[in-house]
Amino acid sequence: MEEISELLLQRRRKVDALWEAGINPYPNDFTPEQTSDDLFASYGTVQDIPAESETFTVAGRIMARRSFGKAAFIQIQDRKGRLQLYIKKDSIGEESFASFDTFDIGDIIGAQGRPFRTKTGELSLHVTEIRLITKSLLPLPEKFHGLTDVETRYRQRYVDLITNPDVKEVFVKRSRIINLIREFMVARDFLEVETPMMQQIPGGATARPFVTYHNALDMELFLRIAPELYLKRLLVGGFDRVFEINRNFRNEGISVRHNPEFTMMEFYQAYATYEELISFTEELLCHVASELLGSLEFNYQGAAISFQRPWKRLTVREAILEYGDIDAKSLADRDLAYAYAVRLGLDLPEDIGFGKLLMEIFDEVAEAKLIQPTFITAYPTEVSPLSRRSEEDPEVVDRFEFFCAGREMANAFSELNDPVDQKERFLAQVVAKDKGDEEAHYMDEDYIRALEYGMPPAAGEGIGIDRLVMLLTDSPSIRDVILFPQLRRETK
RNA sequence: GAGCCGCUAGCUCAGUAGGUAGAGCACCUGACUUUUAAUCAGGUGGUCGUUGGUUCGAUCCCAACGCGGCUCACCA
Repeated sequence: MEEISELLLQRRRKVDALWEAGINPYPNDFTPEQTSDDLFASYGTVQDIPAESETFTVAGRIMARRSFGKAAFIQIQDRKGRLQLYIKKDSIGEESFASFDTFDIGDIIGAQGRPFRTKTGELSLHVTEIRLITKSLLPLPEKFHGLTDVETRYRQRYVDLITNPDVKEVFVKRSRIINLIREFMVARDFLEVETPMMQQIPGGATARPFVTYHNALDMELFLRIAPELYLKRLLVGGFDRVFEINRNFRNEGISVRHNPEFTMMEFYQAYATYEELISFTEELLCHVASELLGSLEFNYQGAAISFQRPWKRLTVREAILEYGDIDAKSLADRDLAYAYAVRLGLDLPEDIGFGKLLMEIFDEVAEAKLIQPTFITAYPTEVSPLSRRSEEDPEVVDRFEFFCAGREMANAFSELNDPVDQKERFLAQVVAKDKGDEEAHYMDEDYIRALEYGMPPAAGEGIGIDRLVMLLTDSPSIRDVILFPQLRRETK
C-alpha cells in the first residue's frame, strides 16, 4: 500500500470537499485576458492610478501568500513573471472569501481586478473576483531557498521551472538562439530540411551508435550519429543550400559537456569553401550573440570572452607550438613527436598514425587553452575521412574546427566530392573497423553512388547547439541547457 | 568504466564522540482588512538512500549495492 504523508492527505481532503460542494477543482472555462507583464507595461510608471481604471483578467500559480484574517496578499506567477494580488473580504464577498481561504501555495487560480499601488508602492491588482482553476496536491519547495537538489531539479524539471526563474530564462534563451540561427540561415536562402533519425548505416561522424530494431521490416536500425551523408545527398539532388537543426545520438559517456542526445545544426553550401565558412561562422555567431545579449563581450564561468572580429586562426601545428613545449623541427618528425606525447603522459599505441598523434597532442596541450574564439585549420587527412584534401598538401584537409571557452563548438570543411577518393577512404575505415575500432565509419555504397552522379563542390559545417547555449547563458553543465537530461532510472 | 564527495520531514539544512532525531519554510488550529522570506500563539509531520555486518543497542562504525554531483577516460 502506498504511504501517503499527512500533507498530501490534507490536500486530497480539500479536493474531496470541493467535489462534495459541487465545485470542480479542475475547470477549463477560464480565459485570462492579460499576463503579468501587461500590467507593468500599462501602469509600471503611473504613480496615481485612477480608481476606475481598466479591469485585468489574469491566471497563474500561487507562489506566496500573506493572510490577515479578512484580507490577504498573494503572489501569482504566469508565463511572463510574478504579480501581486490583494484580496479583501469586502471586495469579493463572504462566500468567495471563504473559498479563497482554502487555496494553497501551488494552486492555479484565475482572478479579475483593478490596478492600484499598495502603501509600499508595489503595483498590484485589487481583486474583485477570484476562482480556483487547478488544485495542487503537492507542496512546492521552500520559498526562500527554492529547489537546489540537483537530482530533483533534473528529474522533476517542472518543479525546477516553477521555482527557479533563472532556469526558465535559460530555456527561453535557448529557444531564442535557435530562432535567431534559423532566421539567419533562411535569410541567406538556405532550405531547412529533415533527414532520417533512424538510419540503416550510421555515418557522418566517428562515434558509437544506438541500435534499435524495426519489427515489420525485420531490420536493425541505428539512431543517427550525424545527418551529414543525407544532407550531402541533397546537394547531389540539387538543393544547393540546406540546413537541419535536430538531434544526434551517440552511445558514449555522459559528462558536463556530453548528453547521449544532443542538438546540432548542420548546413551545406554548394560552391563554397571552408574559408568562406570561417567568415560565415563569425557573422552567424556575432549576430546571435549581439541579438541575444546586446553585446559581443560576455563572461563564461568567470572568463571574459570577446566575439570582436576577426577571430584568431591557427593551424593544428601552430596551436601545438604556441601552447605546447616542443619546437617546429621536432614536431615535424614523427618519432620525436611521439616521444613528446609520451612526455605529456599520453598512453598511445606505438603504431599510431602521425595524424592521429598530432591530434592527441593538440587535444592535450591546446584545446583547453583556446578560451577566446579561435579557428583551428589544417587537420590531418587521416582523421578527416569526409573532407576534401588541401591542393597544396594532401596530408591535410580543407577543414577547420571552431573553439571557444576551451571546447569544440563547430566543425567545418570543404566536402570531398571525388567518389573514387571517398570510396578509398571508406575502405580504410572498414579496415580500421575490422581491427576493432568501434567508432570507424561503415562503408556506405549508396553514398558513393550519389557522389558518382556528381555532387557540386561544397562546404559544410556542424555547430553544437547545446554548447553554444551553454556559452551564451553561462551554464557550466550541458544538463543546464537540456530540459530533460538523461539520468538513470529513479529508485525509491 | 575508475577515483573522490554526497544522500536526515514536501523543501532548505542542523545533529547524535553509538542510547531510535531538531530548526526554518510549507501544512493544520486560532488572532490579525496594505503585506513583501508579513507577524504572534499552539500543533501535525521522519522505517535518517537500501541491504547486510559489528554491538546489549546503529541514522551515526564497517561492507556491498542504489541514485546523484565533480574529476578522469571516450567524444561533439
